[in-house]
Amino acid sequence: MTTTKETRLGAYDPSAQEVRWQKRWLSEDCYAAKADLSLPKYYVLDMFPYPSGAGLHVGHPLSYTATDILARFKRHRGFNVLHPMGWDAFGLPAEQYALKTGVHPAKTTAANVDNFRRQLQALGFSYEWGREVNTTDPSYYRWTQWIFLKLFEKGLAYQAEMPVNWCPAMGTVLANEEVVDGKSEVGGHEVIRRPMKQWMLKITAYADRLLEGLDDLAWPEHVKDMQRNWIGRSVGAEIDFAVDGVTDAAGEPLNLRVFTTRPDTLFGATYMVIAPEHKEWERLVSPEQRAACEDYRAAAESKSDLERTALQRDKTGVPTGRFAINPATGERIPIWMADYVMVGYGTGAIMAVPCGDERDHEFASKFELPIVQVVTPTDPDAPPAAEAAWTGAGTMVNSGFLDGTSTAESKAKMTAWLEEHGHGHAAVHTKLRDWLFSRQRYWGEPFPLLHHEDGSVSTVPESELPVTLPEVDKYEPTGTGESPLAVVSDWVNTTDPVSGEPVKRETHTMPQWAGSCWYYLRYLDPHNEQQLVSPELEKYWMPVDLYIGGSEHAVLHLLYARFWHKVLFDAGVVSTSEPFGKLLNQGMILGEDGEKMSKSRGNVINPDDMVTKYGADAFRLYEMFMGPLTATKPWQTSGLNGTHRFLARAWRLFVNDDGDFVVSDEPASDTARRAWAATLDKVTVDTEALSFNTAISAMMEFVNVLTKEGSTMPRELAHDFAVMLEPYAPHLAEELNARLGSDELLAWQPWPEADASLLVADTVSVPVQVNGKVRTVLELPEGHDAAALEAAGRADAGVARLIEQGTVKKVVAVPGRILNFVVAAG
RNA sequence: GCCAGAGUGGCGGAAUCGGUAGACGCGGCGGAUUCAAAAUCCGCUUCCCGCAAGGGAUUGGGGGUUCGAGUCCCCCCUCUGGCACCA
Repeated sequence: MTTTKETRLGAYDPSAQEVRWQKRWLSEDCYAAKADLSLPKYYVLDMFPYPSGAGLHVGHPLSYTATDILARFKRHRGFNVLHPMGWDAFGLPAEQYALKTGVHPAKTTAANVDNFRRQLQALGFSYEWGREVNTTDPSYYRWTQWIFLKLFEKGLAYQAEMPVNWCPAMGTVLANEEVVDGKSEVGGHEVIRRPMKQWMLKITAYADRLLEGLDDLAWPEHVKDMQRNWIGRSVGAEIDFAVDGVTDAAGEPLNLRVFTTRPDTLFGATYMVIAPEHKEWERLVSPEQRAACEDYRAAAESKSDLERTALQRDKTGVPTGRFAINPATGERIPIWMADYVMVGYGTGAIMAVPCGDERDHEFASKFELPIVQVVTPTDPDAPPAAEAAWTGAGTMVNSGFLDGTSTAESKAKMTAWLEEHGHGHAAVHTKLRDWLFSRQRYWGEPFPLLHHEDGSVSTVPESELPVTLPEVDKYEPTGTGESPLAVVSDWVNTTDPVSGEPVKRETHTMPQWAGSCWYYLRYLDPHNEQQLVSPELEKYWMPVDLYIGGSEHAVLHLLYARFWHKVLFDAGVVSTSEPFGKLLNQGMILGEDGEKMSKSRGNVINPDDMVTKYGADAFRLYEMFMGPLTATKPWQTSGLNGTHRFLARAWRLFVNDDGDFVVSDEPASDTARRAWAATLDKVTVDTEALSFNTAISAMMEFVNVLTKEGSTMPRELAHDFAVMLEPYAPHLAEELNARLGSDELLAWQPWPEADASLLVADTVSVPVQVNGKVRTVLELPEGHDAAALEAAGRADAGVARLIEQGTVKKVVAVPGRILNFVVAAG
């Protein structure tokens, strides 16, 4: 029994140590950023989570561990590090829970936040908890409302009648995020479009700047591409087509305006198409075709978005009975109504050029409309225009004054011609639409807006902020599509602080994106009651140096935040035009079965269980050791055995069988010193490069070298080893540091430097090939020359035997790298 | 369909200014220790042939460049993510 006891005494047991250090870190607030603004700064940020009732899953700590390692590493490297955490706590789950149980969302949220914080602290993350923010805290959303006032003042917020997602079965409006494939995410009920007065933010006014700003960002290319794609900037021309025999409301001849990116192909426009929802459809339809068009409009309206796009590729349409004049050819061409033209893009109408556009070609083929070739393709093997559209470049034909001109040149020429003759002008359109900013929800930021009896809208003065959410008895939707706030008459009916008149409050609330648009700024100065952030602190800390989060936010959150940031920049609140410098998306962690983790599959891993069984340090190491941060990879709990064993072996280098802490005062062996230098060098480089998996494997190799030597840790390396380990396994490192006799916590202790002289080996091994196949490996002194290398190769018996079987045609000798004999048979 | 990324042992992955493929770890097998088990320690572990020495094959598939290709070029296949009639 004694042996068992002894083994247990010396064994690595993280459970007690880890909790002890977590308490100490909290009580000493040792990770707080320094007030000294002359130090070099490093702002490392996680996308803050929505504190769900389910708690953390293993995907959260993946990126949190990565940023924690960086934060800890940078502290050792002499940076003043800001590493905060907070909560994106408005949102639907808490409200839906309130609907079911009557528990106020604030209560649910507070409980979930406590649980999340506890879980994060149990993993030993070095967040500065004194800066914690919560988007649902009135002292926080006061500033969200304040930013809205800025948007409103600048004319970037406006009201418009917009379709919303109305779910008749649930009697409520749903957010876009709650609608999946045209059905409600919860319950799978049908969702229809219904117009309602909404608050919009004019993000389109910033489209060009949001696009240009991407160029200089150190972001993954695919994220930038997604944003570029989302903004979807197209350069072309708007062209007016006179509608034959139709006048507008003012009695003038009616023009049908289209947008095209291919003005060069105007001579090939053989028909036109208007979207079913086109504003002027009534004038553009002949009396004979009116019934058919009305039917078509009704059919289009009932189709879901999905049917109209992905699944319904087969083109449909009806002729309007009207004709327009092609300004280039002077010909009468028919106007059709078809749902392959979208009302929300461009002018809601197109000129159709079947020879140069696949969709137009398909439509023209189906309805037997003329196809006129106006471009000779650059590819001589391209099928004829009657068979397929050619969307590429070429030389113009059948195009009057453009004949013989290239596509690029023709675009400019035609645009100039249009302007000269008053038929059109150059134009730019984007796919990006203005941001629908209001939600018919309780659990969100109230708008600081007052509706007057005359229909005008005024803002709540800054001094009256925040406009807080009222207590309500019921969270049930009103059934009219209005927010639950609409029935709280005490709150809705108030007095205008400026005029003293009775006014009504806006009852819609802001979407969840609002609070997350600027939280990174509040961390800089979270308790400032006078300002959103002090200019001095903002100038010092911004921009964020490293921002890590899920790729699901590649467009929306990151685009909205950039938009608000630019507005704040214009308002002089911030000093940088972009908020986030380097951005990274962590990969997804799949379940052990290789499938996405989900409750229904039953493959969800709870970090708490892992910490209980293996310890927080082993858990952190495993998450980082699984593979590159950005890769998607499956979880394997057995993998934690490996990182736990590594920590146990490291611990055993300091602790003998009796459980005594002992380091060796003997000088370290040459092998140990060299191994240490190589390890420290690699860990330094790899950590800086966020290549955590290879840094960990280097540390493992080092511990294996010492273990194999059978030595205890040499004192000359012991403390430096603890510092190197700290970013990765902070609890064990702190324990080692303390037992080595230090009273100072590791947090800000300097990073050790590798002895460069030990990084150079005396000898190098050089592989010897015969005809490209490795036959042996030579151990040669560092700095040998090509002749010595070749001689050594020829001296090798095995190599010599192979060489003698033929004639040496060539010798490739690269000292220190390779020796290759090219031998011809015979 | 378009855009982006990726295909390497039983598994996670390592190695890309072209130069020893499979570091490190999991799992597995064998051994030590133990009354026994767990834990720990030592050894082996890409595949095929061979008692061995050794030989052959091998980085999704097929071509090519090169003394030499996981890495560069061309064609193809598969997977993942995003967009999806945006004129």
